[in-house]
Amino acid sequence: MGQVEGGSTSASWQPLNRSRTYELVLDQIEEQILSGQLKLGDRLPPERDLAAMLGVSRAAIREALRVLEAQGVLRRPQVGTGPESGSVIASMPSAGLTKLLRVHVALANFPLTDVVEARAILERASARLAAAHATPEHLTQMRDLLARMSDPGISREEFNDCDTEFHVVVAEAAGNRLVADITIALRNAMRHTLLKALAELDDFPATAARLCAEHRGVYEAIEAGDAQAAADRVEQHIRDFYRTVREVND
Amino acid sequence: MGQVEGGSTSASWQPLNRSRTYELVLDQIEEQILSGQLKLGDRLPPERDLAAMLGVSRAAIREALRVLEAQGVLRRPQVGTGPESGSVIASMPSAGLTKLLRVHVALANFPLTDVVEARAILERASARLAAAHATPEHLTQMRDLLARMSDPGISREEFNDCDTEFHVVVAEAAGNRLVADITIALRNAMRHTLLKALAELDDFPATAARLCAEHRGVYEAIEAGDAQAAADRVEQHIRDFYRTVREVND
DNA sequence: CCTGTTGCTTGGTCAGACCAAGACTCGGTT
DNA sequence: AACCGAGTCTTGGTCTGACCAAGCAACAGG
Repeated sequence: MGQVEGGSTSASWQPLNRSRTYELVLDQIEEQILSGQLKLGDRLPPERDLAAMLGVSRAAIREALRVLEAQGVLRRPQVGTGPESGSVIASMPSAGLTKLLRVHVALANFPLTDVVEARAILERASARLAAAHATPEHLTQMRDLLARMSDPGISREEFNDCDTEFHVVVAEAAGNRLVADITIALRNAMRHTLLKALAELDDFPATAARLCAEHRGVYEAIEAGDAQAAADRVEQHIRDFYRTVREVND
Repeated sequence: MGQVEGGSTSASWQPLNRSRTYELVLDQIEEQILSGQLKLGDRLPPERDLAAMLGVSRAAIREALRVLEAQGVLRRPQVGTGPESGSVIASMPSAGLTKLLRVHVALANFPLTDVVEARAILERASARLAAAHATPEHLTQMRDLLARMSDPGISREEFNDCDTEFHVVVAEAAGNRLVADITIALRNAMRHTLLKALAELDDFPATAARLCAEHRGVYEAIEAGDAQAAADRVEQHIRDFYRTVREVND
């Protein structure tokens, strides 16, 4: 980052490392995507053909395809012949984002406070937009999730998943796919941390009830179209939640 | 996304596709990172040893390592023996993020308006925080970039790179690594689009002068510690800029 | 016409080989 | 004893060729 990439952001050229074959393959495929020659749903040629066309080994092709797969750009539905065989250009950005953020959070490159701050920023904005744009379907989804979270017998894991899903629905109601995907990825990246914190809570039912009430407050503000209240409440909720998490972890 | 992963966010299990060897390798390595056994700067065993330890072929190991490399988790400084040989756990989240976002933006999963909105949200918050936390070093960097952008003979490419760098410095001045990296990635992902737009401008010097003035306004607000003005000006600047881009592209 | 078998396509995986770059070792030279 | 150079070892980079399993397709037999 700062030390490694900071300089290259403006005007330092790549140190000409580009020798690895798989990177050249990757570049070619990405170029086709960038230029629009490869669109969503298109099928890539078979690995063997691709290898022959580019004059490299299948291993090099496979390494490039793995990367695209990890980025959520490629899907491998099945092997063999048929219309659904081979590699297909897909679109699963949040899957790739989630994996990437999770490992980097684990590496402690992104301290918890940064993640909290980022969530507060993004979800504040989402809540504000959701108050203006939420459809009845979104509101129904939120109500369903609230109902499930209110069940006293709910497990911690299911509670956490409903919590996540609620925030995702808010982000989707805001109508911005990118922000929603980043929100999903951030929340998923924290899943283990949060579950561990929930597991160590002394009084889970009380905390669950509190979180539930906070969610309900957010929902009511969105339903009422009160953007300011929705934004304030969701930010407060996120900061409160992580205060609890920190207390447990210390 | 919605259709593919939406359901899996809460309570749908993976369809048990997990059979590919390289995914198992990936899981093992990620688990070691998640559990803290592998930390930043640690070296991985040689590929051949890893293959022997896990009982798989070297190809499988290599595919897993490629993925980690693309995520910015692994660095391959050099081959051969010596203290710097082999794969090293690194930390270049924005590199991985940039590649991921760029290709997904190209696939039109993220429309331009979503990216603009996301940038407005994030950079508004960054500017606000920067007004409170910016160090003299950050301010000096911003001044230098402003000076370079004000040069009438500057090329469009260099202008764009300075523009990007300015926004990155603001994000870094805000003190949130994660938000800064997402900002960098978003800006880098748009690099080609923006350059194309700049190239087609009828009156580049006039636009450059206007953008320069807007940047200066942001800088002055941050230097003065005026969080509200900094936030408003940066948001206005981003929205103005993309209005210009859209006009050119249509 | 229906059905079962056979073969082809395609990704998944492995084994083994060679190369290049850089570090290490060790003996010969000054 | 200090220095230097050739050979060796390690390690990633790459390729070749092979086999497997799954599924479609075409053909042959009833």
